[in-house]
Amino acid sequence: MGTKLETGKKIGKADIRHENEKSILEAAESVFAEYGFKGATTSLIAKRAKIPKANLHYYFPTKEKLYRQVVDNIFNIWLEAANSFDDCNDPADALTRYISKKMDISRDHPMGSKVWANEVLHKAPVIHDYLETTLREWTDTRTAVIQRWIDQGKIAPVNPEYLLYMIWATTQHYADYNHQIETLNGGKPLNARQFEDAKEQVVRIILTGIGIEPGKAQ
Amino acid sequence: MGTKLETGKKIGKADIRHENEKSILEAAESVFAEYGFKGATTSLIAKRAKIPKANLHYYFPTKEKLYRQVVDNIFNIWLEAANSFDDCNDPADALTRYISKKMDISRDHPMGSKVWANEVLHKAPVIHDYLETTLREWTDTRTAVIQRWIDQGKIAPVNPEYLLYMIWATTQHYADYNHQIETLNGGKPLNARQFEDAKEQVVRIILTGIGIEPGKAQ
DNA sequence: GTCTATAGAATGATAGAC
DNA sequence: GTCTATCATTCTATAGAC
Repeated sequence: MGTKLETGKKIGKADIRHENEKSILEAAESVFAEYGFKGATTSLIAKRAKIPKANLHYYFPTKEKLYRQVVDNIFNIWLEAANSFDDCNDPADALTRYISKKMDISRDHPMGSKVWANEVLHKAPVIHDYLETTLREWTDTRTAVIQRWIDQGKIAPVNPEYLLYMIWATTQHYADYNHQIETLNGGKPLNARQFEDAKEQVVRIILTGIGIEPGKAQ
Repeated sequence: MGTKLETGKKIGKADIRHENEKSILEAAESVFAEYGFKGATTSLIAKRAKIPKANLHYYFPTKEKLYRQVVDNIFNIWLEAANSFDDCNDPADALTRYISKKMDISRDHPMGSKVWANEVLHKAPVIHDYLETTLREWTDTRTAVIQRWIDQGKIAPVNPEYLLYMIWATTQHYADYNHQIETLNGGKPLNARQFEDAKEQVVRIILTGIGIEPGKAQ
Protein backbone atom coordinates (compact mmCIF):
# COMPACT_ATOMS: atom_id res chain seq x y z
CA MET A 1 0.00 0.00 0.00
CA GLY A 2 1.13 3.53 -0.65
CA THR A 3 -0.49 6.83 -0.02
CA LYS A 4 -3.16 6.36 -2.66
CA LEU A 5 -6.32 4.35 -2.91
CA GLU A 6 -7.69 2.90 -6.12
CA THR A 7 -9.62 6.11 -6.56
CA GLY A 8 -6.38 7.91 -6.96
CA LYS A 9 -7.30 10.19 -4.13
CA LYS A 10 -4.31 11.05 -2.05
CA ILE A 11 -4.40 10.03 1.55
CA GLY A 12 -2.29 11.83 4.06
CA LYS A 13 -0.57 10.10 6.93
CA ALA A 14 -2.95 11.76 9.29
CA ASP A 15 -5.83 10.06 7.48
CA ILE A 16 -4.19 6.65 7.74
CA ARG A 17 -3.63 7.21 11.42
CA HIS A 18 -7.20 8.34 11.87
CA GLU A 19 -8.61 5.36 9.99
CA ASN A 20 -6.51 2.84 11.85
CA GLU A 21 -7.18 4.31 15.24
CA LYS A 22 -10.87 4.26 14.51
CA SER A 23 -11.00 0.61 13.51
CA ILE A 24 -8.78 -0.36 16.43
CA LEU A 25 -11.06 1.48 18.87
CA GLU A 26 -14.16 -0.16 17.43
CA ALA A 27 -12.60 -3.59 17.62
CA ALA A 28 -11.33 -2.91 21.12
CA GLU A 29 -14.75 -1.87 22.36
CA SER A 30 -16.35 -5.11 21.22
CA VAL A 31 -13.53 -7.32 22.50
CA PHE A 32 -13.29 -5.60 25.87
CA ALA A 33 -17.08 -5.80 26.23
CA GLU A 34 -17.09 -9.49 25.44
CA TYR A 35 -14.08 -10.62 27.46
CA GLY A 36 -13.33 -7.93 30.02
CA PHE A 37 -9.98 -6.20 30.33
CA LYS A 38 -7.97 -9.23 31.35
CA GLY A 39 -9.79 -11.67 29.11
CA ALA A 40 -9.34 -9.51 26.04
CA THR A 41 -6.19 -10.13 24.04
CA THR A 42 -4.45 -7.63 21.84
CA SER A 43 -4.18 -10.30 19.14
CA LEU A 44 -7.94 -10.63 18.92
CA ILE A 45 -8.41 -6.87 18.84
CA ALA A 46 -5.85 -6.61 16.07
CA LYS A 47 -7.51 -9.45 14.20
CA ARG A 48 -10.94 -7.79 14.36
CA ALA A 49 -9.40 -4.49 13.34
CA LYS A 50 -7.69 -6.35 10.48
CA ILE A 51 -4.21 -5.19 11.24
CA PRO A 52 -1.14 -6.99 12.58
CA LYS A 53 -0.79 -7.04 16.30
CA ALA A 54 2.51 -5.17 16.24
CA ASN A 55 0.80 -2.41 14.36
CA LEU A 56 -1.78 -2.07 17.08
CA HIS A 57 1.00 -1.54 19.57
CA TYR A 58 2.38 1.11 17.29
CA TYR A 59 -0.80 3.16 17.68
CA PHE A 60 -1.59 2.27 21.27
CA PRO A 61 1.61 1.45 23.16
CA THR A 62 -0.12 -0.52 25.89
CA LYS A 63 -3.32 -2.48 26.27
CA GLU A 64 -4.22 -0.29 29.21
CA LYS A 65 -3.99 2.96 27.24
CA LEU A 66 -6.21 1.50 24.57
CA TYR A 67 -8.73 0.46 27.22
CA ARG A 68 -8.65 3.87 28.79
CA GLN A 69 -9.44 5.45 25.44
CA VAL A 70 -12.40 3.10 24.97
CA VAL A 71 -13.78 3.99 28.37
CA ASP A 72 -13.30 7.70 27.65
CA ASN A 73 -15.41 7.44 24.50
CA ILE A 74 -18.22 5.67 26.33
CA PHE A 75 -18.29 8.08 29.17
CA ASN A 76 -18.72 10.98 26.77
CA ILE A 77 -21.72 9.31 25.16
CA TRP A 78 -23.26 8.81 28.58
CA LEU A 79 -22.78 12.41 29.51
CA GLU A 80 -24.54 13.58 26.37
CA ALA A 81 -27.76 11.98 27.56
CA ALA A 82 -27.63 14.31 30.51
CA ASN A 83 -28.74 17.20 28.36
CA SER A 84 -32.24 15.75 28.10
CA PHE A 85 -32.46 16.39 31.77
CA ASP A 86 -31.64 20.04 31.73
CA ASP A 87 -33.61 21.55 28.90
CA CYS A 88 -36.87 21.79 30.70
CA ASN A 89 -38.59 22.18 33.99
CA ASP A 90 -41.42 19.73 33.50
CA PRO A 91 -40.54 16.40 35.14
CA ALA A 92 -42.80 14.38 32.84
CA ASP A 93 -41.05 15.77 29.81
CA ALA A 94 -37.53 15.69 31.23
CA LEU A 95 -37.77 12.16 32.58
CA THR A 96 -39.47 10.78 29.48
CA ARG A 97 -36.70 12.18 27.35
CA TYR A 98 -33.91 11.10 29.65
CA ILE A 99 -35.17 7.53 30.03
CA SER A 100 -35.87 7.23 26.30
CA LYS A 101 -32.43 8.53 25.49
CA LYS A 102 -30.83 6.08 27.89
CA MET A 103 -32.77 3.23 26.30
CA ASP A 104 -31.61 4.34 22.85
CA ILE A 105 -28.01 4.33 24.02
CA SER A 106 -28.47 0.80 25.36
CA ARG A 107 -29.68 -0.26 21.93
CA ASP A 108 -27.11 1.67 19.90
CA HIS A 109 -24.05 1.27 22.11
CA PRO A 110 -24.47 -1.96 24.05
CA MET A 111 -20.74 -2.63 23.95
CA GLY A 112 -19.95 0.65 25.62
CA SER A 113 -22.45 0.01 28.37
CA LYS A 114 -20.95 -3.43 28.92
CA VAL A 115 -17.44 -2.11 29.22
CA TRP A 116 -18.65 0.34 31.83
CA ALA A 117 -20.60 -2.35 33.68
CA ASN A 118 -17.59 -4.61 33.67
CA GLU A 119 -15.46 -1.83 35.01
CA VAL A 120 -17.81 -0.99 37.90
CA LEU A 121 -18.30 -4.68 38.67
CA HIS A 122 -14.55 -5.01 39.15
CA LYS A 123 -14.37 -1.99 41.43
CA ALA A 124 -13.52 0.45 38.67
CA PRO A 125 -9.74 0.17 38.62
CA VAL A 126 -9.50 2.47 35.61
CA ILE A 127 -12.45 4.85 35.93
CA HIS A 128 -12.44 5.44 39.63
CA ASP A 129 -11.56 9.10 39.18
CA TYR A 130 -14.54 9.55 36.83
CA LEU A 131 -16.85 8.20 39.50
CA GLU A 132 -15.49 10.49 42.14
CA THR A 133 -15.42 13.66 40.08
CA THR A 134 -17.51 13.93 36.92
CA LEU A 135 -20.22 11.41 37.77
CA ARG A 136 -20.40 12.72 41.29
CA GLU A 137 -20.97 16.28 40.13
CA TRP A 138 -23.46 15.18 37.49
CA THR A 139 -25.43 13.24 40.08
CA ASP A 140 -25.41 16.05 42.60
CA THR A 141 -26.87 18.60 40.20
CA ARG A 142 -29.55 16.18 38.96
CA THR A 143 -30.64 15.07 42.39
CA ALA A 144 -31.04 18.77 43.16
CA VAL A 145 -33.38 19.11 40.18
CA ILE A 146 -35.39 16.10 41.31
CA GLN A 147 -35.56 17.46 44.83
CA ARG A 148 -36.92 20.73 43.48
CA TRP A 149 -39.68 18.84 41.66
CA ILE A 150 -40.56 17.16 44.92
CA ASP A 151 -40.58 20.42 46.84
CA GLN A 152 -42.85 21.92 44.19
CA GLY A 153 -45.19 18.96 44.54
CA LYS A 154 -44.68 17.94 40.93
CA ILE A 155 -43.67 14.37 41.75
CA ALA A 156 -44.12 12.12 44.75
CA PRO A 157 -41.53 12.40 47.53
CA VAL A 158 -38.78 9.93 46.66
CA ASN A 159 -35.10 9.66 47.33
CA PRO A 160 -33.57 11.26 44.22
CA GLU A 161 -30.46 9.07 44.23
CA TYR A 162 -32.44 5.84 44.36
CA LEU A 163 -34.67 7.09 41.57
CA LEU A 164 -31.61 7.68 39.41
CA TYR A 165 -30.28 4.22 40.25
CA MET A 166 -33.58 2.71 39.16
CA ILE A 167 -33.43 4.57 35.85
CA TRP A 168 -29.82 3.60 35.23
CA ALA A 169 -30.39 -0.01 36.23
CA THR A 170 -33.50 -0.52 34.16
CA THR A 171 -32.25 1.14 30.99
CA GLN A 172 -28.74 -0.28 31.08
CA HIS A 173 -30.12 -3.74 31.71
CA TYR A 174 -31.19 -3.81 28.07
CA ALA A 175 -27.54 -3.47 27.06
CA ASP A 176 -25.68 -5.30 29.80
CA TYR A 177 -28.05 -8.28 29.96
CA ASN A 178 -28.97 -8.39 26.29
CA HIS A 179 -27.62 -11.90 26.02
CA GLN A 180 -30.04 -13.10 28.71
CA ILE A 181 -32.91 -11.12 27.23
CA GLU A 182 -32.13 -12.54 23.81
CA THR A 183 -32.07 -16.09 25.13
CA LEU A 184 -35.40 -15.63 26.92
CA ASN A 185 -36.76 -14.13 23.70
CA GLY A 186 -36.23 -17.41 21.87
CA GLY A 187 -32.66 -16.73 20.85
CA LYS A 188 -33.49 -13.59 18.91
CA PRO A 189 -32.72 -10.01 19.89
CA LEU A 190 -35.72 -7.83 20.63
CA ASN A 191 -36.97 -6.43 17.34
CA ALA A 192 -37.66 -2.74 16.82
CA ARG A 193 -41.28 -3.07 17.88
CA GLN A 194 -40.48 -5.02 21.01
CA PHE A 195 -37.78 -2.56 21.95
CA GLU A 196 -40.14 0.38 21.58
CA ASP A 197 -42.68 -1.44 23.75
CA ALA A 198 -40.04 -2.05 26.40
CA LYS A 199 -38.96 1.58 26.27
CA GLU A 200 -42.51 2.83 26.56
CA GLN A 201 -43.20 0.50 29.48
CA VAL A 202 -40.08 1.55 31.36
CA VAL A 203 -41.09 5.19 31.00
CA ARG A 204 -44.68 4.51 31.99
CA ILE A 205 -43.99 2.41 35.10
CA ILE A 206 -41.39 4.79 36.47
CA LEU A 207 -43.42 7.93 35.78
CA THR A 208 -46.60 6.42 37.17
CA GLY A 209 -44.58 5.10 40.08
CA ILE A 210 -43.54 8.57 41.13
CA GLY A 211 -46.97 10.08 40.65
CA ILE A 212 -46.74 11.56 37.18
CA GLU A 213 -49.32 11.03 34.50
CA PRO A 214 -47.23 9.61 31.64
CA GLY A 215 -47.80 10.81 28.10
CA LYS A 216 -48.38 14.33 29.36
CA ALA A 217 -45.20 15.24 27.54
CA GLN A 218 -44.58 15.11 23.80
CA MET B 1 -1.52 -30.81 61.57
CA GLY B 2 -3.00 -34.25 61.98
CA THR B 3 -6.54 -35.45 62.21
CA LYS B 4 -7.25 -33.69 65.49
CA LEU B 5 -7.95 -30.16 66.51
CA GLU B 6 -6.93 -28.61 69.83
CA THR B 7 -10.27 -29.74 71.22
CA GLY B 8 -9.16 -33.30 70.82
CA LYS B 9 -12.20 -33.97 68.71
CA LYS B 10 -11.40 -36.32 65.89
CA ILE B 11 -11.81 -35.00 62.43
CA GLY B 12 -12.44 -37.37 59.60
CA LYS B 13 -11.01 -36.88 56.17
CA ALA B 14 -14.46 -36.06 54.94
CA ASP B 15 -14.53 -33.11 57.35
CA ILE B 16 -11.18 -31.83 56.15
CA ARG B 17 -12.34 -32.10 52.59
CA HIS B 18 -15.57 -30.33 53.45
CA GLU B 19 -13.80 -27.53 55.30
CA ASN B 20 -11.26 -26.96 52.55
CA GLU B 21 -13.80 -27.04 49.77
CA LYS B 22 -15.90 -24.52 51.65
CA SER B 23 -13.10 -22.03 52.13
CA ILE B 24 -11.93 -22.47 48.55
CA LEU B 25 -15.43 -21.81 47.25
CA GLU B 26 -15.82 -18.70 49.38
CA ALA B 27 -12.48 -17.36 48.24
CA ALA B 28 -13.26 -18.25 44.64
CA GLU B 29 -16.58 -16.42 44.73
CA SER B 30 -14.99 -13.19 45.87
CA VAL B 31 -12.05 -13.42 43.47
CA PHE B 32 -14.17 -14.32 40.46
CA ALA B 33 -16.57 -11.50 41.31
CA GLU B 34 -13.76 -9.02 41.57
CA TYR B 35 -11.67 -10.02 38.55
CA GLY B 36 -13.88 -12.11 36.27
CA PHE B 37 -13.02 -15.61 35.13
CA LYS B 38 -9.96 -14.73 33.14
CA GLY B 39 -8.73 -12.04 35.48
CA ALA B 40 -8.96 -14.27 38.52
CA THR B 41 -5.85 -16.29 39.30
CA THR B 42 -5.75 -19.59 41.11
CA SER B 43 -2.86 -18.29 43.19
CA LEU B 44 -4.99 -15.46 44.58
CA ILE B 45 -7.89 -17.80 45.29
CA ALA B 46 -5.54 -20.16 47.10
CA LYS B 47 -4.03 -17.27 49.01
CA ARG B 48 -7.44 -16.03 50.20
CA ALA B 49 -8.45 -19.58 51.10
CA LYS B 50 -5.15 -19.82 52.99
CA ILE B 51 -3.97 -22.99 51.30
CA PRO B 52 -1.15 -23.64 48.82
CA LYS B 53 -2.08 -23.35 45.19
CA ALA B 54 -1.26 -27.01 44.50
CA ASN B 55 -3.71 -28.01 47.18
CA LEU B 56 -6.45 -26.04 45.47
CA HIS B 57 -5.81 -28.04 42.33
CA TYR B 58 -6.07 -31.19 44.37
CA TYR B 59 -9.68 -30.35 45.28
CA PHE B 60 -10.66 -28.65 42.05
CA PRO B 61 -8.64 -30.06 39.15
CA THR B 62 -9.24 -27.08 36.89
CA LYS B 63 -10.05 -23.43 37.29
CA GLU B 64 -13.10 -23.94 35.12
CA LYS B 65 -14.60 -26.68 37.33
CA LEU B 66 -14.16 -24.44 40.35
CA TYR B 67 -15.89 -21.59 38.54
CA ARG B 68 -18.73 -23.82 37.50
CA GLN B 69 -19.27 -24.84 41.12
CA VAL B 70 -19.38 -21.19 42.20
CA VAL B 71 -21.99 -20.39 39.57
CA ASP B 72 -24.04 -23.43 40.60
CA ASN B 73 -24.20 -22.21 44.18
CA ILE B 74 -25.34 -18.76 43.13
CA PHE B 75 -27.99 -20.00 40.82
CA ASN B 76 -29.53 -22.07 43.60
CA ILE B 77 -29.78 -19.02 45.84
CA TRP B 78 -31.50 -17.12 43.06
CA LEU B 79 -34.02 -19.87 42.52
CA GLU B 80 -34.97 -19.88 46.18
CA ALA B 81 -36.27 -16.34 45.88
CA ALA B 82 -38.77 -17.68 43.39
CA ASN B 83 -40.81 -19.22 46.16
CA SER B 84 -41.96 -15.81 47.32
CA PHE B 85 -43.71 -15.59 44.04
CA ASP B 86 -45.73 -18.73 44.30
CA ASP B 87 -47.16 -18.78 47.78
CA CYS B 88 -49.97 -16.44 47.17
CA ASN B 89 -52.40 -15.06 44.67
CA ASP B 90 -52.35 -11.45 45.70
CA PRO B 91 -49.98 -9.49 43.44
CA ALA B 92 -49.28 -6.81 46.03
CA ASP B 93 -48.16 -9.41 48.51
CA ALA B 94 -46.29 -11.61 46.05
CA LEU B 95 -44.40 -8.78 44.36
CA THR B 96 -43.56 -7.05 47.63
CA ARG B 97 -42.09 -10.25 48.95
CA TYR B 98 -40.27 -11.13 45.74
CA ILE B 99 -38.69 -7.70 45.31
CA SER B 100 -37.76 -7.50 48.99
CA LYS B 101 -36.18 -10.94 48.83
CA LYS B 102 -34.21 -10.00 45.73
CA MET B 103 -32.96 -6.86 47.47
CA ASP B 104 -31.90 -8.93 50.48
CA ILE B 105 -29.95 -11.27 48.24
CA SER B 106 -28.20 -8.29 46.64
CA ARG B 107 -27.15 -7.16 50.09
CA ASP B 108 -26.21 -10.59 51.45
CA HIS B 109 -24.67 -12.16 48.35
CA PRO B 110 -23.30 -9.33 46.24
CA MET B 111 -20.43 -11.49 45.05
CA GLY B 112 -22.74 -14.10 43.66
CA SER B 113 -24.76 -11.54 41.80
CA LYS B 114 -21.57 -10.08 40.35
CA VAL B 115 -20.33 -13.42 39.12
CA TRP B 116 -23.65 -13.94 37.39
CA ALA B 117 -23.62 -10.45 35.90
CA ASN B 118 -20.10 -10.96 34.66
CA GLU B 119 -21.11 -14.22 33.08
CA VAL B 120 -24.12 -12.77 31.24
CA LEU B 121 -22.10 -9.73 30.20
CA HIS B 122 -19.63 -12.04 28.50
CA LYS B 123 -22.34 -14.00 26.69
CA ALA B 124 -22.62 -16.67 29.34
CA PRO B 125 -19.97 -19.13 28.15
CA VAL B 126 -20.47 -21.32 31.21
CA ILE B 127 -24.12 -20.90 32.16
CA HIS B 128 -25.73 -20.82 28.78
CA ASP B 129 -27.57 -24.07 29.42
CA TYR B 130 -29.05 -22.60 32.63
CA LEU B 131 -30.43 -19.69 30.69
CA GLU B 132 -32.01 -21.89 28.09
CA THR B 133 -33.53 -24.46 30.44
CA THR B 134 -34.05 -23.59 34.10
CA LEU B 135 -34.28 -19.82 33.82
CA ARG B 136 -36.47 -20.13 30.75
CA GLU B 137 -38.94 -22.40 32.52
CA TRP B 138 -38.91 -20.24 35.63
CA THR B 139 -39.65 -17.16 33.57
CA ASP B 140 -42.40 -18.81 31.57
CA THR B 141 -44.36 -19.89 34.64
CA ARG B 142 -43.98 -16.48 36.31
CA THR B 143 -45.00 -14.50 33.29
CA ALA B 144 -48.10 -16.71 33.20
CA VAL B 145 -48.87 -15.71 36.79
CA ILE B 146 -48.42 -12.03 35.96
CA GLN B 147 -50.60 -12.39 32.89
CA ARG B 148 -53.32 -13.91 35.04
CA TRP B 149 -53.20 -10.90 37.37
CA ILE B 150 -53.62 -8.67 34.35
CA ASP B 151 -56.53 -10.68 33.01
CA GLN B 152 -58.18 -10.50 36.42
CA GLY B 153 -57.70 -6.74 36.43
CA LYS B 154 -55.53 -6.87 39.52
CA ILE B 155 -52.66 -4.98 37.94
CA ALA B 156 -52.33 -2.66 34.96
CA PRO B 157 -51.75 -4.29 31.59
CA VAL B 158 -47.99 -4.60 31.18
CA ASN B 159 -45.66 -6.89 29.34
CA PRO B 160 -44.78 -9.50 31.99
CA GLU B 161 -41.26 -10.14 30.67
CA TYR B 162 -40.32 -6.47 30.76
CA LEU B 163 -41.74 -6.17 34.25
CA LEU B 164 -39.50 -9.02 35.40
CA TYR B 165 -36.50 -7.40 33.70
CA MET B 166 -37.23 -4.20 35.58
CA ILE B 167 -37.36 -6.04 38.89
CA TRP B 168 -34.17 -7.96 38.19
CA ALA B 169 -32.34 -4.90 36.93
CA THR B 170 -33.31 -2.66 39.80
CA THR B 171 -32.67 -5.11 42.60
CA GLN B 172 -29.44 -6.57 41.21
CA HIS B 173 -28.11 -3.08 40.59
CA TYR B 174 -27.59 -2.77 44.35
CA ALA B 175 -25.18 -5.71 44.17
CA ASP B 176 -23.56 -5.34 40.76
CA TYR B 177 -23.05 -1.58 40.97
CA ASN B 178 -22.42 -1.37 44.69
CA HIS B 179 -19.01 0.13 44.03
CA GLN B 180 -20.56 3.03 42.11
CA ILE B 181 -23.32 3.44 44.69
CA GLU B 182 -20.76 3.44 47.46
CA THR B 183 -18.64 6.06 45.71
CA LEU B 184 -21.66 8.31 45.17
CA ASN B 185 -22.56 7.78 48.82
CA GLY B 186 -19.37 9.46 49.93
CA GLY B 187 -17.22 6.33 49.83
CA LYS B 188 -19.34 4.47 52.36
CA PRO B 189 -21.65 1.53 51.68
CA LEU B 190 -25.34 2.20 52.22
CA ASN B 191 -26.07 1.64 55.89
CA ALA B 192 -28.93 -0.54 57.11
CA ARG B 193 -31.34 2.38 57.24
CA GLN B 194 -30.46 3.60 53.75
CA PHE B 195 -30.75 0.12 52.33
CA GLU B 196 -34.21 -0.35 53.84
CA ASP B 197 -35.25 2.99 52.37
CA ALA B 198 -33.98 1.94 48.96
CA LYS B 199 -35.78 -1.38 49.23
CA GLU B 200 -39.02 0.28 50.25
CA GLN B 201 -38.76 2.79 47.41
CA VAL B 202 -38.09 0.12 44.79
CA VAL B 203 -41.17 -1.78 45.95
CA ARG B 204 -43.29 1.35 46.08
CA ILE B 205 -42.39 2.77 42.66
CA ILE B 206 -42.83 -0.54 40.86
CA LEU B 207 -46.10 -1.42 42.58
CA THR B 208 -47.52 2.06 42.09
CA GLY B 209 -46.23 1.96 38.54
CA ILE B 210 -48.34 -1.07 37.70
CA GLY B 211 -51.43 0.21 39.45
CA ILE B 212 -51.21 -1.47 42.82
CA GLU B 213 -51.65 0.34 46.10
CA PRO B 214 -48.39 -0.51 47.91
CA GLY B 215 -48.47 -1.44 51.56
CA LYS B 216 -51.65 -3.35 51.06
CA ALA B 217 -49.64 -6.45 51.84
CA GLN B 218 -47.92 -7.29 55.14
C1' DG C 1 4.12 3.23 8.57
C1' DT C 2 4.16 -2.14 8.30
C1' DC C 3 5.15 -6.61 9.96
C1' DT C 4 7.95 -11.02 11.36
C1' DA C 5 10.20 -13.02 14.94
C1' DT C 6 10.99 -13.28 19.58
C1' DA C 7 12.00 -11.75 24.23
C1' DG C 8 10.09 -11.59 28.86
C1' DA C 9 6.53 -12.17 32.24
C1' DA C 10 2.56 -14.31 34.18
C1' DT C 11 -0.04 -18.25 35.24
C1' DG C 12 -2.57 -22.88 35.00
C1' DA C 13 -1.38 -27.25 36.06
C1' DT C 14 1.57 -31.30 37.57
C1' DA C 15 5.34 -34.32 39.41
C1' DG C 16 6.93 -36.30 43.22
C1' DA C 17 8.81 -36.05 48.03
C1' DC C 18 6.79 -36.03 52.59
C1' DG D 1 -3.83 -35.05 52.33
C1' DT D 2 0.10 -31.35 51.86
C1' DC D 3 3.40 -28.62 49.44
C1' DT D 4 7.86 -27.22 46.79
C1' DA D 5 9.75 -26.95 42.48
C1' DT D 6 8.96 -26.69 37.83
C1' DC D 7 7.00 -27.40 33.26
C1' DA D 8 4.16 -25.71 29.45
C1' DT D 9 1.41 -22.33 27.69
C1' DT D 10 -0.24 -17.91 26.69
C1' DC D 11 0.14 -13.24 26.03
C1' DT D 12 2.04 -8.36 26.19
C1' DA D 13 5.37 -5.84 24.23
C1' DT D 14 9.52 -4.84 21.41
C1' DA D 15 13.48 -5.22 18.18
C1' DG D 16 14.70 -4.55 13.79
C1' DA D 17 14.23 -5.51 8.69
C1' DC D 18 11.56 -3.57 4.94
